[in-house]
Amino acid sequence: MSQEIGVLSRGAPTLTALLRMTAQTMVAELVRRIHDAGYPGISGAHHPLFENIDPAGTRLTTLAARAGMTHQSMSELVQTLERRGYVERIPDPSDGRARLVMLTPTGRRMVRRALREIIKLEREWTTAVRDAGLDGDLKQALATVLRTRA
Amino acid sequence: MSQEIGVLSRGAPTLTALLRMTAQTMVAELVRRIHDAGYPGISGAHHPLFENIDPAGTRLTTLAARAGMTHQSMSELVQTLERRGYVERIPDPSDGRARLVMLTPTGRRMVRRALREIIKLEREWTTAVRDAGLDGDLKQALATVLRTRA
DNA sequence: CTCATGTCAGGTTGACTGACATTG
DNA sequence: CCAATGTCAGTCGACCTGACATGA
Repeated sequence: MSQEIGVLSRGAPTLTALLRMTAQTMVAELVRRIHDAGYPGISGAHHPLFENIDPAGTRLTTLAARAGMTHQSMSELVQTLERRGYVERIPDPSDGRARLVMLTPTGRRMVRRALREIIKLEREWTTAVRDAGLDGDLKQALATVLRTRA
Repeated sequence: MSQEIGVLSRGAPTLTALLRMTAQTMVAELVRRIHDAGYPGISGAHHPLFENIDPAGTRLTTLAARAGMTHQSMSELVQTLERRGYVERIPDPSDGRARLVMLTPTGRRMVRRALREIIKLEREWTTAVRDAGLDGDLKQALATVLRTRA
């Protein structure tokens, strides 16, 4: 129990830490709810795929480009989710090189459920943040700031 | 250019994604500024150490406990920063088993500089967020919400 | 003897780069 | 021949768990 605890921000987390922790807590809660709804083996890292896949199926390279990652990384993601039954890969009829990544029926149900939970979670947290003394549209404000600064 | 792009949130990033991206962008900017100030080899992952080290030196296990990580992980962090000249380990005079992790003079200068930059960055971003239509203390609000929900 | 401190070895996750076969 | 699509192999960063030597 020394007087001087820490050189930086002991007892007063930085803004970046708070932002990170908030996102982390929300994602953990979402993952928990999806799991409890009967969809195991889904983690936050899988979000980029579900966020970017089209109902009619999407090529690996397109998915990777949209998610801002390499196609090799996206490939690994697809493999994992294929093994777990959420997506499947079918040959692209219009291009012999390509295959289309598609949601399975289970995958589609899971995504629908996830969407509902995301909406609920965002509503809960937005309310909580407002109750904590923040007025305005948090989501919209962050989006605006990021657009101008990133 | 299909009509249906993505199943989830195409064109409307989720709140968690926005929070994560904001934190990421801020940290990247901080790391860039520290690097430009003449302190190479510092990344966001090193923050937990600088955030928790005492001016008089701190034991590995204490650092790990404060940062909420294993002492093995913290040990690796310390090793890296020792190699780069920001911290050093000296035997604890009061305990033969322990060694005190201390900032080197360079480390101290770097931390001081980082602190100034963090304050500047937070001011910049807080202003930007307010200009984007958010009223109130973002940092304080997030801290409050996290305390009640985490 | 037990507990605290720290090291060593190895594993996991989620990304990355490079080299390459196949097809358009 | 050149570009696009994907796979295979290897690397890396930042964590983790387990086993252990040493000193309080």
